[in-house]
Amino acid sequence: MTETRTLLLDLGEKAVRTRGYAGFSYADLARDAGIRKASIHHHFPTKADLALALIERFAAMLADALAAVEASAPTGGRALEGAIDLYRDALGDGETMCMCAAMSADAALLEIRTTDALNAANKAIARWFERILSKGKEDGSIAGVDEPETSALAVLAQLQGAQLLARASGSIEVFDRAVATLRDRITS
Amino acid sequence: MTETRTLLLDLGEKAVRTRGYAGFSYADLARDAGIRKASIHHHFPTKADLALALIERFAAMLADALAAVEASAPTGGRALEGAIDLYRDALGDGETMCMCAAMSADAALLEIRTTDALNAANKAIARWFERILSKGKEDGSIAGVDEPETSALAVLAQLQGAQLLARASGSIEVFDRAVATLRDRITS
DNA sequence: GTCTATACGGTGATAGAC
DNA sequence: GTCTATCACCGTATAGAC
Repeated sequence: MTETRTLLLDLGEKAVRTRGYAGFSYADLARDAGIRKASIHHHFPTKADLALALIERFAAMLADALAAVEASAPTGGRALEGAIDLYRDALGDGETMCMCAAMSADAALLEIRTTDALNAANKAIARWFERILSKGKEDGSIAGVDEPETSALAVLAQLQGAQLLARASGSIEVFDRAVATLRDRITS
Repeated sequence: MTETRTLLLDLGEKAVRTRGYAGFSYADLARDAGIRKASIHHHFPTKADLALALIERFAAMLADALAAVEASAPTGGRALEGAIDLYRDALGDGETMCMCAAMSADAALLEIRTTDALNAANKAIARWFERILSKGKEDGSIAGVDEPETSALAVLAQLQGAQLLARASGSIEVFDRAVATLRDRITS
């Protein structure tokens, strides 16, 4: 993994998360990276290749981040709190969304291999929430969990939707208000 | 309001909701409408003008639809159920999202007047949910409502996020599973 | 209101020199 | 690995005839 490739992935990720897959071009990336358009094609032959690399790297990074949260959280409630903070941080200054939400919105423009990777990422995240909610139900640190599998999808939807609302208004306060009911269910 | 203008709004709405604001062009619209690109500019001088007209028309239509749901629902719970069904129908065959969610994702590409209209629409919808949840709390038809204002934003986030998840997977079943916790709170 | 024609820059992508 | 040069096409937008 060369240094330039990593830089392009970093810039590409920021671009997708702020402007969407259709909203940025290799020209934008080249300008930001300080190289020429043609050089990008050496690392990612097509824009579709870049999109796939972006979702795969993001899925791996998020899995690591969630695992770290889980490892350091004494209760299910603390783990859920950590995940909420992760989604909050992904908002930046209210100008970005998490990669999965951003790519879901542009799903119609992506190749099947890319939406497959996106769905695999969503499923892995949902499984993590299911595990955490299950733990929180058992240790009594999260209220209102009936079926952990169903609740997991509901929590994920609320977090991604809260990002959507926050981004429309450009204010992180909207995110906080939209997930307040989630935080209220954490008792310890 | 001419017939062609209405047709262009219909086609533009479908385009934004399936491919996003950046994902369609006047050429696509012209092909679908059976007229030339230049003719579209007569109705909507710029693409930004079209975007504004689309969000404004959608906001008005949704307000009407929600008002109709509210008028015919005997309880807060039935009104909430009607709203969930509205968001479910907006998914089509799993290829579209509601206009607000679609435009929120592309917020960075829109003019301020357009994001202002988008936020006004989101606020109006949130107020509707607040009123419905308040009613459901009073008549006992919706469980788990503490602060109606906070719950309203949470419900809206969950619905929009469920659309995002459903669209990524292209299956309406995902939407149903992501909003199941919401339906479970309706008791009558 | 719709058309043809066109302007002008941006788009992803490729070939081949260094 | 990066560059220059170039490609064919598409993007929004405009002018002016009908």
